[in-house]
Amino acid sequence: MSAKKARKPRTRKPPQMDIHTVAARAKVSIATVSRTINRIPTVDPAMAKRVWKAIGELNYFPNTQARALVSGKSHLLGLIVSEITNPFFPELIRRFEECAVERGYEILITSTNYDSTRMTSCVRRMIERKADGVAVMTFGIEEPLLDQLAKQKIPLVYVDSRPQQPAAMTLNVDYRHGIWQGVQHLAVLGHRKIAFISGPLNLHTARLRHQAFTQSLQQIGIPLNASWLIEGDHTLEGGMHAMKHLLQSNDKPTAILCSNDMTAIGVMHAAFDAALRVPDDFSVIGFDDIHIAEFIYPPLTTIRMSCLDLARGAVAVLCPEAKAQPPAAERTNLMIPTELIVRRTTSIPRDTIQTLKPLIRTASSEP
Amino acid sequence: MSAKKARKPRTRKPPQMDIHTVAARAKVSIATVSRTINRIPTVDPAMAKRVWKAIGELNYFPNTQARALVSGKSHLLGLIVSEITNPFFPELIRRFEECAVERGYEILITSTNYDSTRMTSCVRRMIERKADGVAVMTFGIEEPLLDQLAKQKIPLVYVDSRPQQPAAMTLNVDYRHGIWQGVQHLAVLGHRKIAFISGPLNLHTARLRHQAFTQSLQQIGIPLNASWLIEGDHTLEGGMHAMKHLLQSNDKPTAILCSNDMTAIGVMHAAFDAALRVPDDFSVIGFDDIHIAEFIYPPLTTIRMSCLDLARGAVAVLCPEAKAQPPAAERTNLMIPTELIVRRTTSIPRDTIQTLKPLIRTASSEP
DNA sequence: CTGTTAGCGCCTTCAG
DNA sequence: CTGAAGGCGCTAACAG
Repeated sequence: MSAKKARKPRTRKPPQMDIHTVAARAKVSIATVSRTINRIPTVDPAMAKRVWKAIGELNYFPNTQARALVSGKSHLLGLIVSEITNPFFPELIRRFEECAVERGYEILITSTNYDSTRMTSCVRRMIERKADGVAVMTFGIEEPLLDQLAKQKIPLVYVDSRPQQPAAMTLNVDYRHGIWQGVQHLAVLGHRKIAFISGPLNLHTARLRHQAFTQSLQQIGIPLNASWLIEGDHTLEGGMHAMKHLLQSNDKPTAILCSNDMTAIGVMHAAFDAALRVPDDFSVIGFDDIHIAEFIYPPLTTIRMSCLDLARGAVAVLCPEAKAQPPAAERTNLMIPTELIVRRTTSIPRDTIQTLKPLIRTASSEP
Repeated sequence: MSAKKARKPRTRKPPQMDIHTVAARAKVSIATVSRTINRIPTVDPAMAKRVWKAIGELNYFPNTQARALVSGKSHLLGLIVSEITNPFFPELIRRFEECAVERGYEILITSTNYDSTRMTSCVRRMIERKADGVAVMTFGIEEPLLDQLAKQKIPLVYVDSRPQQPAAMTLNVDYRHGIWQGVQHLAVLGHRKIAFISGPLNLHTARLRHQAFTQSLQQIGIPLNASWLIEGDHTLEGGMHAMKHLLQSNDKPTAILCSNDMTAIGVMHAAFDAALRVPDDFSVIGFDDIHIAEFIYPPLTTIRMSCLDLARGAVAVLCPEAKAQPPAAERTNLMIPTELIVRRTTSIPRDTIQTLKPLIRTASSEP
């Protein structure tokens, strides 16, 4: 072999930019370049400096694919969401990305769009790209797919634990508390006729919210009217549709609790379409507290779920390097708090005003 | 070498799931497995069937990293956006992903958040992951970074061509037409005092919209009042702030054209805060036509920009396999159409009404 | 039409 | 503390 090249390029390739080029320019071996890049402390500072110089001059970027291949770690975190156009998810994604990038991870986003074929594809793509961990933030996914993921020994996090789940972390949202607060708030205002628009009930998460609602009613002692329990689909259009349905009824509710903000916005839109006013004619409460909720008209009363907590929790669980986690073992389940944010879509029901007005019973129940 | 294993695993590794395992189980060579997976037609159907069977039984998924490494194609398309929480971007991302997945590509999303450090990181990450192409859909990015990308010979697409650009495709949005339509619409209604809230003027795209506005005024023959040209930042909060500023002025406009929908929503919110009504007191027009624009109250008149066109254009340009493209050479520039969508935030200006009813000159303008 | 083999760019023992 | 060399899992020549 001649002096400088042990490698024997069979064909093609113009002078590739790789670790060898850098090594040659810095007059060190590729191993040293590798060590320098990986900040291994046992590298002679002088050499390191030469290497960094060469890297800068050559405009070299390490090839992540190759690193992943040899190290077995892709430094990719998967995130499967339901649909990216529901504003809650971008906010979640943003947080998730922040947390991930902070730890040197890239994120791979896929959305199921509630479509079975797409779900399969989402999972397959995660596996093929060898994600180091996957967060399933979709509000509903087919169970067998999760097994696929588990079978690949890819760390997983879910939102809301499901009946029989393989060994995977789960983040539990405290629906109970949030929805209870919402119902309580309405009850204090005087509402007794409260409707609930759920998500698709074949989704576990939607069922949890639904349960939380019925339980809250019971606890507070408000009778449940089955015809005020409407199944929505977490979309704005679904909310509109549900509201229209509600408006056709003879016995109308005075308040509507929605299982997410988009639904609530749809409800309000339908109300306006029918020349009704919120909150004068109907009180409305959402869920999620998406950014825009505060700025629509009227500003939406809603139950906030911290997507920063969600994101942080998920990433923490997924990244092995999560340092400073002494009590890691028992942290397999995390509770995400919720909180009622009172704005302008809730007020005393119209009936109550009429009833109470003679007594001048002021509405002192403003939180 | 002994009968079955030419490979000599130096150490570790429990029986990995790789192409060799599949080959062994299907009793063929790894080359055949590879060819089968890649659907190369010259494989004996019987063998192919055995291979697929083995793949299914073993739950095998090809390792994308390895394929990328050897083939030189990562099948990753980068998408750099400004901020994922502006609803326009999720809609764009969704389309982009659809188009990309359709062609067998994954997408890598990064957002700059208008932050210089993050921009650098976004570009670096694209290069390190060896994206096969990058779409820069950020409304503003530092030029040197684009050179970085170009230097790596990564195909690029931008939105709106910039002054001196390296060889890269650009998608041009037809701001002229859309904004002209908006101004024209207002003029026809009788508005002569039209304000414009731009994006950050250090961004090229923002400047284009700004220009389109001033030119439209000129064409239509409406005088320009510099104090009605406000610099916003494409956010809801920015819109609120700009509107508050406008409301303090003695000489108030009667209509406000915003350079995106989020700004318009902020403007409306500020108006409501000041007990003003849209469109009675002010007409408002947005830009983008995000999904929610139709459902807020009142529904927003806006200028639609097709993000499907944007996405499709970008992906088409970035994916080599884009078949059926005879006239590819001259398609280096694509015009994205815009369209005025009239809803409920625009009407006849109040002054006009007053003019028509001289006797009922109400003093209802107290912010 | 199938199998063998040489790398893709990098990390990582293992000798010096 | 540095350099040489063997793969990581896969594709793409090249032989058979």
